[in-house]
Amino acid sequence: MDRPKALPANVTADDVAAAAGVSRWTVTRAFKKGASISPATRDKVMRAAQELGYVPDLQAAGLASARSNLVALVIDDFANPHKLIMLERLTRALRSRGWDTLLVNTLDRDDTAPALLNASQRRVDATILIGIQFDDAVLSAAHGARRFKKLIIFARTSSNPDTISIAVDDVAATREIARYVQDRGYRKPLYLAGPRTHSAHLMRKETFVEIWKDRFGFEPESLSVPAYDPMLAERIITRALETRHPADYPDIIVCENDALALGVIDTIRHRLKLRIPENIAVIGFDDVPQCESPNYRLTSYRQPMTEMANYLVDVLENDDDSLNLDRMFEGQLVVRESA
Amino acid sequence: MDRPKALPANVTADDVAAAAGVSRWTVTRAFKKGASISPATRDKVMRAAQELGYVPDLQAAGLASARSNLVALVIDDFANPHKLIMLERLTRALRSRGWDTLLVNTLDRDDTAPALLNASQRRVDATILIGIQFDDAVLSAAHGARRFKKLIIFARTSSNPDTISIAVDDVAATREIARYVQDRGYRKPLYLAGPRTHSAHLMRKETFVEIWKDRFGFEPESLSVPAYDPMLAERIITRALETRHPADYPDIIVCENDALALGVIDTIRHRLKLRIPENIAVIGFDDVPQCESPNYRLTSYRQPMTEMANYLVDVLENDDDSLNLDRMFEGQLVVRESA
DNA sequence: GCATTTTTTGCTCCCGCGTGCAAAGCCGCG
DNA sequence: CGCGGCTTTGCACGCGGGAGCAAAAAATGC
Repeated sequence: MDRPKALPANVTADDVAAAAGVSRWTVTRAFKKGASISPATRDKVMRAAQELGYVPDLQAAGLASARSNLVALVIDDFANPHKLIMLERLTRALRSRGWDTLLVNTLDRDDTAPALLNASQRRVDATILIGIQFDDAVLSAAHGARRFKKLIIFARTSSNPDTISIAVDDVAATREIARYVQDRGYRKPLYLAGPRTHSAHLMRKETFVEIWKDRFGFEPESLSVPAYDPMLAERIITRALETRHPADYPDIIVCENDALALGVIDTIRHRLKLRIPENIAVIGFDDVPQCESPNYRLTSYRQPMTEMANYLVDVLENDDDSLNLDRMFEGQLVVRESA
Repeated sequence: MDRPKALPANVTADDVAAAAGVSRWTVTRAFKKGASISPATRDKVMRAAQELGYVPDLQAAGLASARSNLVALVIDDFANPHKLIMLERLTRALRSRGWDTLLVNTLDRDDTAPALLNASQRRVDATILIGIQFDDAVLSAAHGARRFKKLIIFARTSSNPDTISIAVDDVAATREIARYVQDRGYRKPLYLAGPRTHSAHLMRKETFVEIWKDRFGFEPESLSVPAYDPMLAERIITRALETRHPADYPDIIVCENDALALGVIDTIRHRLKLRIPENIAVIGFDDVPQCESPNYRLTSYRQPMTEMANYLVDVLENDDDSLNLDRMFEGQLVVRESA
């Protein structure tokens, strides 16, 4: 099959209009569902468009109208395998409902604000911070940037009134985890948390500590890793436990997420030469695919990603500013052999 | 700190021009490096822009000019952890050099062509197929779509003359791997390949088989997994080996990539209850971060991702169509304990 | 000091399409 | 056949900015 004759250059709505014998605006209408146009003409137009290989130019459309059907996904941490899942679910939900995604990698710690500005230059309808480390300064910078219709914090709770937060209910989740830990008879938990540097970190650790204290009267031990990276978790846990007397080992390590938990499992098994869960049990959060592998069999808390992603698109399609669109989801604890 | 007074709505170049006392086009020039403008005026303009919070609208710029500085990244397989690395390196290289990235998830097997069309609607300057399964029909569909300046196949070789392929030299890499396997004394390799359905699959397996045959006079055993997914690799390997007599085990399993290799390691250890590398060794490809973990210690072939990503941006910035921009990179075998 | 270059600035036209409204077409009914 | 009411189609204007050339300003030479 040979190449379509030369380049048909750019076929525009005008060309289609000429071919179909209608005006350019009728062509526009044919492509816009819900527009006032007779079935007969729409048909005629579509046929002509097909013939010429015409598709509307979304850049131009975005420029002309108030919506671009484009969102920015701002992401800052590629060491966490859960990010891949989030990206998959989000891009799937978005694209299947007509939205395009701009992927913005914040290059380093101080790049969040420039990244947001960058996104705004593309007239995005919304900016989604996906599990990102941000602080209020960043948020307000974001809000200052022009054309920020919506700022959505995905998979992380935020109480900032200018943002929409779509996340799992961390308190409920942590409560469920704590109950499970207690019910299974663990009494010396170690909580391994992620970075605590920003104001917007997850509150899972704090919640866990509090629950435990309420119930048993003492604060469980806890550690924090400067990034959600299995390698770092390894280092921190090794350092904390290698010189410790076995009697002082925790009986379970509760991790803020799976990225940490996977590193912890490797450490327990290969550095400390201990067994899971017999010597030390491990519990994670996110239920990444690796949890299922025969190597990890990690007990973890699953977030309803698909549901959350779909709700996010609902939010995008909502135009009523007066509504509070924040929403918390319930996930479920998936029990496997690690705890 | 209070909100910037109301919304400054959209600050346009006209506003800045008025504020700076110059014409709109001078404002444009101030923002375009290499433009003919006196330092003094540029300064004046930039100050005014700063004041008003002006940033050029890239959509509008893209519409007006021939370039959009936007590329589409088309991706179809989120089960492979290497994808996350690629996304990171690519978005980093792109953004730091002024390019924005549209992330397009091909929703299913038949969605590649629609996905490409979708991308073309945003006037992208190039479309990058990142490790994707495609066939020539898809490529020609892509080429038929309007406004396809460049079609780049990243991390996969293609001989299609309409595309630019940026990848590691699979033949050289496979040769190096084969030599290593031979030198370490392995004599019963099993090659575990990925999907063979499309015309554009990796030729690593074929190369390996051929080399081995040349050298030893027999074709090594090989299997193929329908997708680069550790879980599937597990299933296939389990099925192939669980009923086999230990004497008939391969002494090494060479995998087309790490996604498969990780699954293979888990299988050997947890399903077959064997040791790595004593009973069966494993070798992968890509050198994903997990290779480094004490659990896997996977010997793997590292692709120079950063270099490749940077070269990709070079390609984007090149305007000379007459050049053949295909390029193959050399990686290196990273030896660890798995083989 | 004046003519000639060279640099800087302004401007016309256009990119491809959407909004909102006015004009045209269609229908039924008296 | 004519009229009101509804549906369908056409159009002026604008979205924000770029290319390329013409006009203005500054620099240079003698």
